[in-house]
Parts: sequence; structure tokens; C-alpha cells
Amino acid sequence: MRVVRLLRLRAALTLLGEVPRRPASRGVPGSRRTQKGSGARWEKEKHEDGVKWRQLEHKGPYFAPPYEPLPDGVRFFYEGKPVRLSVAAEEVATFYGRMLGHEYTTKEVFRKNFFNDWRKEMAVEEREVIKSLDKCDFTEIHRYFVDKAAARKVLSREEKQKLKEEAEKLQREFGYCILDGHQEKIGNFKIEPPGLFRGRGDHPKMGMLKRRIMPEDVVINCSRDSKIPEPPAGHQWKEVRSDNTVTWLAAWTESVQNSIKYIMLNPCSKLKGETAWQKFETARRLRGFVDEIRSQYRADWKSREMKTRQRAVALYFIDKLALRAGNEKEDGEAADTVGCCSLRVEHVQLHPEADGCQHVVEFDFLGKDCIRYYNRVPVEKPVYKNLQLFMESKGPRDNLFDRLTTTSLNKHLQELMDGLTAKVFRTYNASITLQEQLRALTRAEDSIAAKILSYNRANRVVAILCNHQRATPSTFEKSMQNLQTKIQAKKEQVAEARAELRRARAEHKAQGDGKSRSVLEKKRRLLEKLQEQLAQLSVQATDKEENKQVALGTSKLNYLDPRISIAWCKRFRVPVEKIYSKTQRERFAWALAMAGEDFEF
DNA sequence: GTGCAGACTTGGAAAAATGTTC
DNA sequence: GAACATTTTTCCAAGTCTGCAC
Repeated sequence: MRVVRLLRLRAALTLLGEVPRRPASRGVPGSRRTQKGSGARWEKEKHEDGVKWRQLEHKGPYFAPPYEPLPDGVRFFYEGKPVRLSVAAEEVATFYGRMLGHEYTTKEVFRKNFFNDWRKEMAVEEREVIKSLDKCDFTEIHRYFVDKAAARKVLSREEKQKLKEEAEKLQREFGYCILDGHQEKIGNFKIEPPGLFRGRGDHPKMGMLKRRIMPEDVVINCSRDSKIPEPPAGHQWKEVRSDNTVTWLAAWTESVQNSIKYIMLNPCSKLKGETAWQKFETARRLRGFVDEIRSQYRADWKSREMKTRQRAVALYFIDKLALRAGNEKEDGEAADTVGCCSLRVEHVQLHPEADGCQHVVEFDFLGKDCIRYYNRVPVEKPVYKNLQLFMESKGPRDNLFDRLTTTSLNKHLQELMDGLTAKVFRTYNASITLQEQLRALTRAEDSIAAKILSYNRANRVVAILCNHQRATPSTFEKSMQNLQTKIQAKKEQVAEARAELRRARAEHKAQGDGKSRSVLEKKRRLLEKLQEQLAQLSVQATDKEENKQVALGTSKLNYLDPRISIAWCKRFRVPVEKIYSKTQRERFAWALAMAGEDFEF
């Protein structure tokens, strides 16, 4: 079902993609064209190459509170008998216990990894006893956490207020830093608490123990002359360094994948805002190059070199289908997912004819986060022929583009345009699509609600292009039904109001006095109001249905140049709060400061 | 080229906050 | 003002891409 829906929406998208593109109007960061008001905060500050700051001062990260042992009444059972666990073993048991209702705990890999790591935390005697997860009973632990969550929900107003104030205090104390003389918000000032690793899809490491991070694991980054953050009492930092070519404040190595995690600034900070702005400027710059790049890769489909042909076909997919680059992954370390360059023969099927089109390529693979990408696309004949060639005498597990890597692809792109990489195409195509869609869908005479539907639809076209999917919300059916009930009720009200208006009209005709006239006017206004409400409700229903399995957030936050949306709001008199929430407006402060209603991507 | 570490962006799910209805 | 629905924010996993060593 989902696949069919996406396919249909994609077909519509392809059609709209045929609309001729308007010539680029190029704006340079800081140029008059793109700016309105001073935007001074967003003038690029002159740091030499690679330097991110002159001054960085902060309080260090906030650590998860120490483990609180379970109360005596909450027991763990093994083979039906209560077993008292050591604190270390109990803590890890609670990580599993609190997840009992979750699907993860039904997965064999998760269970196996958890049990394996749990046993490492046990004392020798515990290990002697606890030998099989199937004989473990965590239900009391689970219930304890469920009750605890429920108790939090029913706290009194005062108690809730107190908790809120405590959180705010924490935010004030650890949530900000000073960067080059300005106070900036930190994105994630809390060190990740210990728990069980929740890898997505068929992740081979799911269920493994994510160790508790101690100050001794943490590297602090701050300026030499600043007040060095105090480690928690009785502890010390792994290292304190002063590296102003990076933006992170603190870092540690996570125990499951052995990768580095960072404390970084919030997206509303100047530093993050500037990089986002730069990213969109690079994508805008691509507008001026894209025609030539397209003609070049088309020419390269006929190259004598296999490597060049593969690169040209891959680039075509990246451009046309907004596929990700697809870096190589170590097998066994993560779920088996692919992007463009790592596609295997088994991920594509060639159809000489399908859906009434010639040369159809069927893609079916798991992309980032194990989200399935399924698409059937008619391609140009040389692409089709090349794919046949690339697949010749290969097994299903072989790489489709065996002569291509993301590094070589990006090296090539860099030669075509300064700063160009595979991902820029995603940004470029997402933003240009939003702009085109808004132009095609918005009508100036529409109501605000209808304009917002148009905006969401434009946003949705982009999300579908980028394959941003979500699980259907669990409450979807029910809430849809509620909405339908509401619509039905409103329809009845409208019918009733219409009848009343008819009666009032007759009454006025008969009486012809001022009183009946004012009644008539009142009835007319009522009908209008109800009709408007009905229209709004049905718009809501349409939007909801179309959005069932599409996630709009990622494209909105990462791929769509906010200046396009802001300009649209200004042009069509839609309050920007209808499009961006408070945090989103803070994140896009740079764009709000500079985009006028005539901004063009 | 290839492998790896590091730094940063992008991603959906889950939790929390807020709004609506009875 | 409780119960439920919806929206917003937080969380942290999973990508991209660069630079360096060999």
C-alpha cells in the first residue's frame, strides 16, 4: 500500500519536475540582494581559515545522576525464585526491565547481546546462578518503572512547577557557554546516560551495554585563558585541550561502536547558523553550474572508461532521485544499509517495459536508518544500457558501481564546482523543488488555512523526494475518525443554518422591518462562518491523510532553505509562526534577519 | 588507492509540553 | 480539571565528508 502511494506521489513529482526552471538569481552571503535590515549578527566574522573561535568558556557537561538502587520490595526472580543482585548487576537489569514492553526485548540479537554484556557486570556468584535469560523475570522491575512514570504524571501543580524550576536551573548552569564574548546555547549539555544500545533495523550490536561515562572519559575543549570547568568532586577530566579549529566543547568515546560523541552548540547559535547559511549558499551556487554538470554526465554515459560511465550514472541518480552518496560500511558493525555508490546488483531490477514506460529501473533497498527505498523510474536509454552492462556477469551481492567510491565521486564534483559534494545535490533539489511547488500551488486569494495546506503539500513533495518516511502514528485511525465525525457534525450545522437563513429571508420579505432585516443579516453571517469552519476541517483531513506516512521535519530543518519559506510567508501574508515553531524561528534567525519577500533561491 | 579517526549533519522515535474536549 | 489528542522538543543513532598515515 505504502509503496503504491509513494509511487503515485513520485509520479506527480516527476511531472512537476518537467516544468522549465527559471534562470538563477544569485545572491552572495552578505549581498544587498538577499538582505533586509542590518542582519549584522550574521555578517561573516573574519577568522582565519579553519579557526572557529577565539574564546570558548563553559561549565563542562552535566553527568547523569548516580544509580539509585531499587527499593526492597522490587525483586528480580530467577527460575521463579527471588535473587538479590549486586548493585552493578541490578543497574544493568533495570535497563532491560524498563524496556520489557518494547519490541526490542523480543529480538533475539538484542536479548543475546544484552545477556552477554549483563553477565560481564555480574559478580562471580551471580554468574554462577544466572545462566539463561529465558529464566529471568524482570516483571517487578518493569512494573516499578511504569508506576514511577505514572506517579510523575499525576503530581500536583506545585510539584510539577518545582521540577520545572529544577530543570531550568540546570539549563541555566550548564546549558550556556561564552563564545567570542557572546553567550550561546549548548545543544546537548548532558552526557548520555548508561543504557542498552538501540541500534535500528537489524543492527548486530543492539542490546549491548552503553557504559556509564565518567569525567575520566571526557575531554574538555575550551580556551586556554578561560575558567577551566571544574570536574565533579573527587574526579578529574581525561584531558583539557584548547583546539579552536573545532566547535565541540566536550567529547568522549562511546563504548558500543567506539565512536566519539560530542557536546556541541544548539542550532540557534551564531556558529551553527552561519554554517547552515553557508550550506544553502553552496546549494544556491550549484544553480549556476547544474546545467553544465548535467550535460557533462550525460556525455559521460558514453565514455570509453568504465569508471567514468559508472560515475556518470551514479551522479544521475543522485541528482534525479536525491539518493545519498552511500559510503562503504564495515560489515558486521552495523545494519546492512546502502546509498547510491554502495548499491548492489540485488537492489535494482531492470524492466524493458513497465507501467506503460520503457526502460524502467526498479529500486528496492534499505537506506539510512533502515528506511526502505522503493521506486520504479523510467530512465533514459543510455542509463538503462549502462546498467545492463554494469550488472553483466555479477552476482546479486556484487557492487553495482564496482569502480566507484564516494571519495572519488566527491573528488570529481569538487573539480566541477568549489565546495560541491554529493549531498549538495540533495539540498539543492530539495530547496528548488520547494520553491517551484510553492509557486505552482499557492493562490493569493486563498484563506490562510488553504495556503498552509499548499505549503505542507510543497513540503511533502520534498519529503517524498528525499524518502523521509515515518511509521503511521498509532493514533492515526482513531484521530482520523474523530475528524470525520466533526466534519459530519459541521455539515449538519451548515444545513441547519442554511434552512434558518431561508426562513429568515422569507420572514424579512413578509415583514420588511428593521428587526427582521437584522435577523436575516445575523443568519447570513452565521452560515458564512460555519461554511468557513467546514472548509477548514476538510482541509485538515486532506492534509492529515496525505501526511500519514511522510515525515516533514527533516526536510524542513535540514534541506529547505528557510529564506524560501520566509519570503513566501511575507509575500502571501502568512504569519511565519504558522510555518516555524519558536525553536525553529530561533534556529533560522539568520534567515529571518535577511530574507525579504523577493528572495529567490 | 585504502583504511581509519575525527568532526560534523541528518534522521525517526520517544518524551515532554501544550491544546482541546468533556 | 481530568483525559485525551496534537505539537514541539529532546534524544541519540546513523549518515557524510575530510584529512592523515601508509
